[in-house]
Amino acid sequence: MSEGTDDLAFEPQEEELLSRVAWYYYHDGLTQSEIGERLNLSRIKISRMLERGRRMGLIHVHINSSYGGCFALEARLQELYGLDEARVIPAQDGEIIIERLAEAASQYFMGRLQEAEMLAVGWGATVMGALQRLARTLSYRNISLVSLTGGVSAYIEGVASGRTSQNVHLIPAPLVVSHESVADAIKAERHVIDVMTMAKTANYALIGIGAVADEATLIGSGYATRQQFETFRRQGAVGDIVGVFYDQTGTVLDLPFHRTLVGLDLDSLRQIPHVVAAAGGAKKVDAIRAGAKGRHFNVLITDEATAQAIIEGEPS
Amino acid sequence: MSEGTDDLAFEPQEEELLSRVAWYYYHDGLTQSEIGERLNLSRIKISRMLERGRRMGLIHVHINSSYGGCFALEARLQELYGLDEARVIPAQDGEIIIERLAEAASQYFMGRLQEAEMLAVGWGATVMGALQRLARTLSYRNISLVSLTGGVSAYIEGVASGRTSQNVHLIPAPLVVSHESVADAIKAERHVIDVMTMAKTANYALIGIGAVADEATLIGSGYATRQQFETFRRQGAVGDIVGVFYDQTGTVLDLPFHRTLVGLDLDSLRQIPHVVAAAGGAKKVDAIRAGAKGRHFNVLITDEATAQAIIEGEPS
DNA sequence: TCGAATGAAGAACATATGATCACGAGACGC
DNA sequence: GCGTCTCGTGATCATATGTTCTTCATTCGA
Repeated sequence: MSEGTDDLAFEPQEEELLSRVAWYYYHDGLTQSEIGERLNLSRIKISRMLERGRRMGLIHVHINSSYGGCFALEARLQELYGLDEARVIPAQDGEIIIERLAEAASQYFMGRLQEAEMLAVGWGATVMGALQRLARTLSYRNISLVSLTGGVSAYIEGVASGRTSQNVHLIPAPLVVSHESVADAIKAERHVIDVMTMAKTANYALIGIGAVADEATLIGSGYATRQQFETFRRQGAVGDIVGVFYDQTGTVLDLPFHRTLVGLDLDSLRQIPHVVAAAGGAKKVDAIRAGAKGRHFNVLITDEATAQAIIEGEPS
Repeated sequence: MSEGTDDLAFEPQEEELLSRVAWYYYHDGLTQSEIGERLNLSRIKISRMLERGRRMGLIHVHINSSYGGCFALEARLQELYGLDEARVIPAQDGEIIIERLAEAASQYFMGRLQEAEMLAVGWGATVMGALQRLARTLSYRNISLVSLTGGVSAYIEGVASGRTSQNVHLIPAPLVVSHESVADAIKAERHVIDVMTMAKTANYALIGIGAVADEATLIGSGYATRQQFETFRRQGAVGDIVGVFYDQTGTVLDLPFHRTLVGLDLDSLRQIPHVVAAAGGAKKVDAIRAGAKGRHFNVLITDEATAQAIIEGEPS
């Protein structure tokens, strides 16, 4: 699915040319052939440059509406769970929901993040996708990234694509360790404390929501086992946020697993003024609903079908 | 030229549909026909909706680059005049520069303005064009507009297109009055003071730059006469910002005309943290250069040819 | 030094898109 | 009631765009 990230960035020279082409094309309404003539390049080349520009995020189409598209659902979600904001993107049957959510999330942040702000991020495919799309914006606006949990490798994908490297702060620890005592020791480390403190001061956080399902990223990346998940499920877990599991009402469970996590807990997370959750898919409906009930986030980005399902399951 | 602003806004219902279509088209990469099938609309209709969406600014293509396109020129301008930022958009011979500058300016602000901020604006075609394009962004982000000068009608065009009306504060006075004493009296009025105070507290200002040429908006709209301009020119005026004329070095001239203006003076303007000037065209080269020298603004948005000319005239 | 592999570039084609035209429905004045 | 006018709609066609295939050059390894 992921068509690879290709080259990470352009030569500044290429970027200049590309900007110019994009400007001619999108703002001046010249055709690709006209641009080609003007710049002495073949039409084909222009076409390819534009495609590249779009894929790399240099050219970005913004839909300038307060909502992604589904007004009624958004209003309902906000009302039900006291969210500051909800974004519901139009349905698209059987499609790559993650990519679309990532797009929506990146769009959300493009409109909010300001110069030199700090963005705390969790992990998960959606979050990483959003970060990739945001890469240029982040570097131009001088945004610092900080991870909410340990587990460096889980973040690499989202972080690598920019030359933002100077401003990325990852908690230098695994996401889960073998024993509570180890977690405690790590959390007492100076470098770890520093980053976690930084994360707590962020103005925005972007998180995913995990379902308690076998396809969960947590299992896929080896941080947890199916057996553990089975246990969690028996104890009432319906979802997790940054590795912390909660039940149907959004109440955090008391699991030994949690004590072996390195990362912010949900109470600390809630201190961040704007916690944006991006998640969707049939499997995650319960997890999202419960997370919303528990007020673990205040902005939700999801898709039409999921929003519908969340709301429908409500009267229970 | 101005193809009319058509309807000002959509029905919320139409907007929802349009957002959806735009999302399918631009983010999901469906073809217009596919969208048509899915929504039971003719392909043609989708095509027209998209066009409408683009024209109305619901769909906006953002070129996500720190510069509009001409890196070298931007760097040079910044360096020469100590600007915080310069944006130079690619040349386009003999074209509607104003529209393009307006586009660039709106893009600039879309990336900066944040929720509930206040934007102070001057007048001029470029500024009004930018405001029109920004209309939706302004209303969604709850941006307040405040005028930097009197002359209500000059602002209407830029302000009318949004339903932002609740947040627009215009100085309730003419731009120029017949006599200094009248200006003083007006400037002592409570309502006028209120708005001007508001303007001074804005974080961003968007201004145009006027040339001392017969086509100037000031003359066109009857606020000044050719004779006056001739006089100004003789006294060394090369340009004006919000009606205040300055000479080649950017020093404000001591003209009786200034004392009949109702609006902020350039020293007050300079107190605004981010003063963005958008202007271009052969006639305005000297005016822009001098304005930059006088540090009357700290962000400049112009076009390639003008930037070139500004820089070339420099060694003098 | 040769050959294979990779990537850029263009040609030809298929498809998507937007422009123009023609039609029909309602609005309005007569 | 009738003509006329405007607006929205769909049909047709020219054009713009993207895709696929082929060619060519360049790089890397043997």
